Amino acid sequence: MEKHYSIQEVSRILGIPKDTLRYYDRIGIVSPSREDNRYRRYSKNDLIDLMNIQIMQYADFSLDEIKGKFGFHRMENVDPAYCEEVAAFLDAKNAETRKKIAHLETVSQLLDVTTETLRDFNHESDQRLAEIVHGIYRAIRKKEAGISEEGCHGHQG
Amino acid sequence: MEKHYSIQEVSRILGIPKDTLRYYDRIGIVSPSREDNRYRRYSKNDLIDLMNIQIMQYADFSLDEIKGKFGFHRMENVDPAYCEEVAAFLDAKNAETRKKIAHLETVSQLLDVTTETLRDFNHESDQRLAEIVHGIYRAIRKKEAGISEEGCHGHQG
DNA sequence: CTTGACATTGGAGGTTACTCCAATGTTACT
DNA sequence: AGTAACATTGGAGTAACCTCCAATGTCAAG
Repeated sequence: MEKHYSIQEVSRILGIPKDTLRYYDRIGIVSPSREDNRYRRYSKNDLIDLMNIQIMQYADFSLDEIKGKFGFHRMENVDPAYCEEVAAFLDAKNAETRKKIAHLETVSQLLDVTTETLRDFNHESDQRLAEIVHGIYRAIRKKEAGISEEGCHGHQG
Repeated sequence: MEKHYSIQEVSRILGIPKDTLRYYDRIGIVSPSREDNRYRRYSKNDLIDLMNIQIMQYADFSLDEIKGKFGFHRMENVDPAYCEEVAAFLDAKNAETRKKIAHLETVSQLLDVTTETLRDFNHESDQRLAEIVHGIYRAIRKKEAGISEEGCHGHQG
């Protein structure tokens, strides 16, 4: 017979708070079977689900996405069509991820140039800063009206 | 005399919903002066503040951080000590940003290798996937107990 | 003078993923 | 039987950033 785990054991093993495990049960993400006294009884597969959930959260999947898309540990799902469906989903997520990376790289550049400009003002870094800021405005909104950029990065006047 | 803008104008010019502008006023982020009828009356400096806020939000600053740290367009603040304080703050933000980038790069790699494994199963990609997943578990928690990794990425017996 | 488009306010609701609480039940130990 | 340490539930609260609403006020045009 397979070993089963109490909520406390699972919490300790995986480092997930008990309240969070109960919450996952409530919203139907991982709903373990129950003992006669209604205590939760986590199977090994439940633990595997929870570990996969940790990985997926690390990868910025929402609980809704996780709830909808996965049942990895179950062998029935090694059907090629299903695999391809999941793969396509992951591809989309990856495209999103790369966009975020590109965004953060712009941010990092912005912060770099801003600190440089703050520490040692010179026309060259000011120039670069203005360009980055301009690019960001373009990114923020396609349609842009009036108002000059004068002073937007802090040192007109 | 300087031009002033109604809430509607500001909303159109900057693409910020009117409710959001009122919200910013409420929480003290940008509180324009008022006309006799209590209508908000945005100055050019208010607009510059709002533009800076857009940039800072793009750079993942919270409204609290924004509220606490900035007053860029005001010339009084071009005091070197203040500049250095802000620069240090931005440095910290940048370190955080680079961490996020590193995180997302791991995620992207994970997604790449997972889709590869899903589409064309082979020992080599499976191996790499296992390593990445393992690394993520290490990142998720320093202390780890029991439970083998068997099947964690979806294709044990 | 009415209509429409604008403005004001306080307060409620939405999202996501928890996190905490109180009231209560169960199990094990002494 | 009493106590500790576990479990259960429903429901409320949190954080961040809006977003929407109803009741009401203001203003310009026809």
